[in-house]
Amino acid sequence: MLPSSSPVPATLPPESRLLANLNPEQLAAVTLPAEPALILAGAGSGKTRVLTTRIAWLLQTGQVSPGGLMAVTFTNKAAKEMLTRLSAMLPFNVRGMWIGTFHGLCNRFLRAHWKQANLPQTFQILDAGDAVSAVKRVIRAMQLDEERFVPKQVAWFIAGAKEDGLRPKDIEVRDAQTQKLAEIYQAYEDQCQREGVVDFAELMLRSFELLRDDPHLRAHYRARFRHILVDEFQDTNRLQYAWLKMFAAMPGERDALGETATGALFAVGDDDQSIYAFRGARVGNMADFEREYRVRHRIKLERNYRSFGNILDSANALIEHNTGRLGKNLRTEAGPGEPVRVHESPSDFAEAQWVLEQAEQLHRAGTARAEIAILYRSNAQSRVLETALFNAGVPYRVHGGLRFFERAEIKHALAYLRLIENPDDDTSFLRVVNFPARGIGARSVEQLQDIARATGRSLHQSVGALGGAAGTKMANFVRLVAGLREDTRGRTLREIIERMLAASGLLDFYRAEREGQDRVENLEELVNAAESFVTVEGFGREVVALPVDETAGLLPDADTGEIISPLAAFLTHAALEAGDNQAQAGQDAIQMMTVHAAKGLEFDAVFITGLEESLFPHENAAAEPDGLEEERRLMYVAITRARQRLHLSFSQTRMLHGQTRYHARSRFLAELPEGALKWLTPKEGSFSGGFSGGFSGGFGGGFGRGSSYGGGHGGGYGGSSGFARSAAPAPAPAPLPPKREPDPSGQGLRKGLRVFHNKFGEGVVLALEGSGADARAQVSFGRHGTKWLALSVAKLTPIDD
DNA sequence: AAGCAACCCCTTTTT
DNA sequence: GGGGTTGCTT
Repeated sequence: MLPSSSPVPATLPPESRLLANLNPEQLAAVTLPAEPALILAGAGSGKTRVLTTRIAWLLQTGQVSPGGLMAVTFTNKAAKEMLTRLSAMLPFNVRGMWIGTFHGLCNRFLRAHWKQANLPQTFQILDAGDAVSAVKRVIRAMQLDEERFVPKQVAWFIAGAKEDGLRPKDIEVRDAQTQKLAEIYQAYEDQCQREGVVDFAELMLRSFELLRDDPHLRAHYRARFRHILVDEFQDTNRLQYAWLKMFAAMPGERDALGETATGALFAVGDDDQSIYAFRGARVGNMADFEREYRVRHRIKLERNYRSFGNILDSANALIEHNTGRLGKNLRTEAGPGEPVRVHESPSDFAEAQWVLEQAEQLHRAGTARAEIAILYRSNAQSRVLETALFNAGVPYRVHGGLRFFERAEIKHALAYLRLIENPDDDTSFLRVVNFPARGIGARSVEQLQDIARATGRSLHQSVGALGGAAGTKMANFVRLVAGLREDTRGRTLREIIERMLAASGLLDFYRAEREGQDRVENLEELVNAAESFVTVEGFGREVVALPVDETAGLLPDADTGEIISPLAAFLTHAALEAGDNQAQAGQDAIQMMTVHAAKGLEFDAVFITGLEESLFPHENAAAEPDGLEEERRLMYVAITRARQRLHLSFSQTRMLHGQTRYHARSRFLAELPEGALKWLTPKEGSFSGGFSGGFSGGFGGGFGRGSSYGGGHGGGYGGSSGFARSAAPAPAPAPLPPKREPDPSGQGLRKGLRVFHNKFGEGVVLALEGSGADARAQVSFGRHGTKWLALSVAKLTPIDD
């Protein structure tokens, strides 16, 4: 038995309205037959629109039911965006659909098949930081040198191996070092298994292996998902592509149910925007896909609705310098627009000052600050820029850095919650066993770990064997967690968290701390997050735009139909979506971020700073041709973020690692078309030859030397501003989803009825909610407790009294 | 257990 | 240069 699909809705918008305003290429892509297809979607070409419209069109024309398609993205944001747009296009709840991130969908899959995947039902997800601490524990337990086996690097190695589909036994042992690494990997795997936790890569690998090794399960899913749509396909790694292959049969492939129709894998991507090779992404997957699936439909989306001509000309000319491209050229009907402005500064400090002044000038001329982005290659560059903005009192927002669920106080709180769910989660146990301080020293913890190691049990299970005063304190801690578990059973998420915060002493601890105000506020924010989570989650409520992974946790178990607890769902959410990083979101502030972080975003005005050799392209990447090409793609991504105005900036000197460094201007500047540029400082600058001579005279003097240099088109302000934006595709007006009458009596159930469940035995129906595929019943089973069951899966037989 | 000095790193990193 | 962590000292 498997999760079933939702019914097809009664009313849909007419096909003509769905397809209106698509350009010919977009239309062709949207209406392709159910066959493998590769869409080369240039920056700003309406990629998301094609994806969502295709989904809507497939549903509208009855080619597929909502449960029969899957759409995969990389980020929660992209998945959310897709769901939001879809719910505006379709008159029904998109919630049950398999639309989400790779990891979110894997989680959903493993929650439904936890037994077959050899996982505990309450398995927890380790984020990157958790994984490093877990690796560290393994290395210590093996008494290895942490200098030689740096936990972070080992964690990277393990993740890399998993993303290549390799288990410890598959690691090719070339030397003593890899031998040991494979051993650590094995021990780490054992530890995770023992503790009931999985890391990000494990989510993927475990679900891939389950499908690979179970032909019937694979056949089931292949028969179910008639259409599989993938966003940002150029960023997929080996494992992700292999995972997709499990869901979409290749031409001529047979499976347990006989010959399968070739899976309609609809891949959307842009090889020119592949910027994650360093993390294992494999652009080659695009070519492999075309070959292996004998792709007959390849469509290029080259019409750009975002940027003016000069900006696109720059992007096109730059990327021409790369080899082995699939070939694509962006074009626009928006006219050339403003020239791309290039500026040289004597120092990074002066550069920051210039950017600040230009940005503020734009703001005074009417551009919202939130529509101005300052981009840089590496995070270290943000500080001098931040300082300039801060001193000028200009509001700004730095993207990246610590995110909500990664904050220490939040991780502590989550650790308590995870222990409530799964006491064997040793990572969480160690995090909070002595936090807030309970007089449990490091030595006692080590003793406990020794016992646990010797007996092969979790720390929590080993506490009883620890004697002495330390043993008593530990036992108190275990009792605290157990008490919380008892105390919070059946309570709302809000109550659970509030009780935990009080009973654990976390809140008191931070209240007493001098600098703890922010942390207290964050903990309060956690309660709020839980509250809104529940509201969105709320059984039976209409939901229009729904955060993706939040649905995942509530999928019913494949065997019993049991729905996991809101707490478990919340913990999954916390692990899979780290949350945003800034409280000041919403304010009109200048946006600052790395180029990587800017991918997928767009702004009226963009500043690309630090365009210097060894910075951008970065010195570590420039050595290899592949590295240089990726840097160039990175520059391409940066350029194509701009709608109306683009500023390129570089500096003669820069403080780096505590030293003043002198860099030549980036080679990328020379790869841009002269006609699209306007040099605000002399193109052949007085310092371009190096850093000798009248260097000091350059400070300050090089400033505001006016715009009379260079030349090309002037172009004038105003007039055309806003054009690019209004020409961009807008989502169709949102028809409100019709309210559906709850019909929970699908199985002839009613409140108070006594029922029988194959696994849980006799029970009494306490409540009924939702309808159709969403219908749920709350049943009290006595010995097995009270459970929410999905009626589409759970078999409940009424018992006559 | 807290506070401070010493030490280390320093590209990007969606999940 | 600076931020974060570690470990030593009180």
